[in-house]
Amino acid sequence: MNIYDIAKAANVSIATVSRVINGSGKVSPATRDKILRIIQENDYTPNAFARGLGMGSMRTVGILCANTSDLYLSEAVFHLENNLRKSGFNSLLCCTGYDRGEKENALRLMLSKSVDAVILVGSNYIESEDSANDYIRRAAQQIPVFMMNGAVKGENIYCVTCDDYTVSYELAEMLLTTGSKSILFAQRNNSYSTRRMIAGIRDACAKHGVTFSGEHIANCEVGVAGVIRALQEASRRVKFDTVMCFNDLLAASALKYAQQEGLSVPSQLRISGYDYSVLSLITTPLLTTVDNKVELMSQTTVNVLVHCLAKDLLVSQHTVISANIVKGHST
Amino acid sequence: MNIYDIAKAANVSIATVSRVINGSGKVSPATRDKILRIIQENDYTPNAFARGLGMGSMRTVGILCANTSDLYLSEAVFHLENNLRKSGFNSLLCCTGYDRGEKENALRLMLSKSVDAVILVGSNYIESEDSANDYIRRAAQQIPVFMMNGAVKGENIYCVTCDDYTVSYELAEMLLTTGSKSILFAQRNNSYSTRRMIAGIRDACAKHGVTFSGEHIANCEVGVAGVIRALQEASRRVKFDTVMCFNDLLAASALKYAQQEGLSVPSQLRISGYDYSVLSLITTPLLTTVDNKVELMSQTTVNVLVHCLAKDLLVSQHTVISANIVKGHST
DNA sequence: TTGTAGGCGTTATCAG
DNA sequence: CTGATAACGCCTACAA
Repeated sequence: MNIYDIAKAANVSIATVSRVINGSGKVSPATRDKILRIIQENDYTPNAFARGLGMGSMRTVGILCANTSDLYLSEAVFHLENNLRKSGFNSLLCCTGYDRGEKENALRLMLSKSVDAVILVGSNYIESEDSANDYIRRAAQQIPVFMMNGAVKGENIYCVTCDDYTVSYELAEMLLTTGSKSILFAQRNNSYSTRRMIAGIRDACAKHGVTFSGEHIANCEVGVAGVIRALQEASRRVKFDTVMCFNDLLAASALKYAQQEGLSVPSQLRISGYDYSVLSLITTPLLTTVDNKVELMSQTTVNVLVHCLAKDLLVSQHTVISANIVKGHST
Repeated sequence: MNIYDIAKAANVSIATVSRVINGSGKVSPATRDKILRIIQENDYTPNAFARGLGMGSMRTVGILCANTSDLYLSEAVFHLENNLRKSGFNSLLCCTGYDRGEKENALRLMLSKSVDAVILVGSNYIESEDSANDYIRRAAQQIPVFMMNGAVKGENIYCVTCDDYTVSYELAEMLLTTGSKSILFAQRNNSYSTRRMIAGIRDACAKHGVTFSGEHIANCEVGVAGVIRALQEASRRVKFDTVMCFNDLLAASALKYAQQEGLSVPSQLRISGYDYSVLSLITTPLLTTVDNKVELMSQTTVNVLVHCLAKDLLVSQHTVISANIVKGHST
């Protein structure tokens, strides 16, 4: 069943049918109704590929994220997809993992699917040496690239980030002015956000005359055990009474560490998380965490994307959204 | 840059270029190399839409799930996407929410995108009155429909489910034979899995002469507070020393309830979860939960899909995977 | 081994 | 207001 069949049944040309389908051009009410009825009866749907071919777009955007089973990323994907769909875009998902090569492959794959744009979700798409981000710039030569929670400068690249620096600074300062003497930062792997957070903590510590060096950063492997191990190692290296974590999962794991070591939280060890995820609501004590506004960021990203694809000229290349500290009982 | 440009640059016809691209037919090594080189130089990629048009497929499958920010679903989506990609399929994601109408819309939308198949992830796509599932059967007239964690009988519908009944029976029995006198089941909303789990618990209770009626089912609203409220209400209605939960999030919330009511777990209240999610690893005490093999189920679903689309005749319409009890310290 | 030509289903541009 | 017709870019018989 194609447009020719409909046209034949309605005794009109395919052009008229096309006009009715797309609401473009003038069609007499009589023929319009007739065509609509016939379309209904045969429940005909225009062929998406043919449409894509003709118009050069299927209104699809590629969403790349490292891992949808990450709490933060999965929520981001949820909101992105919802907002995109509201704006008439489909979402082609690709979970790339954290490996550099895989990420590049995935991006290339997306491009070959002729998506209208890609969204890189999460701070893992950005390497610290800027030249390593050229693969993103190269992609941006073909289609607009949007980044959520990561920033790279370049033509046709649009970024929405959270002000990790400031909120981390504030959180560290809050901790330092309420009793913390030494802060350890627990991270999983180096990412754009991580670097911003560390910078915030470093500056807050500097201001308060507290040492914060590379020693004060714990690299945790996957799993609760990995976190515990990393903290144990760190404790042999430096003294700390506070652990600021890259996300709530690390913080929840840090609580386990405290428990295992017999340290009471927050009196002997203070712990903070990040992301304001469901985890922060079910631990005991409740986690002090940071609400980095996933939903708002997702929505903003889609807004920018929609405007950009509509050839609006007023689109900001970098939008920064500020985050809030959420006080729990772990600090 | 299209196939004509490449052909011209290589002094061959488009047919030859096409053959090289698809590795079909015989092409002399010399011309093949030349074409390959030119393709490289111009980094040309075949137009996906044109290809789709000609072949009637873009090798894309639609993944429908209620909400990717659900722990279980997000992990399922992750594994599904990965396995699909390995088999050369792209994933078009659609988070439908839990509303019936929205789910139907989303399914229709997917069909209109000419996906090769759809996967309905999670047990929320199935209504208890079977006729309400006709929308799935209707979709299956156009393309194969795969369900993960839900089952509906019908032509062209393939289901992979977890044996929720048996494992729930076993878990309930284990609890009843180790001290539990009365079980409460905490659920969020009625779904396929829920019904299977309840059946298992009901039968185990019956076997052990323990009452388990509608009274013993608590419907929890969203959020920790919602769970606590539901359990409080239930406690006014019936006596229970054990709460079996539909998933780990409910179980973690139930722990909060116990804490708030001053009930120690497991001595005064025993709590079990479901899904073996990261939550079960970070609560205190660790949750007793059920490993329902998300990864294996996802992989199996994709396997069935691939075989089915390859027109293999030996594909089971319903695959059941068994689950394991994971003992924690909450029971 | 290579080339020609028709078909896939739309949209859009012209005439009428 | 409506119709004919040319793109859109690729695949694949069928010919050579």
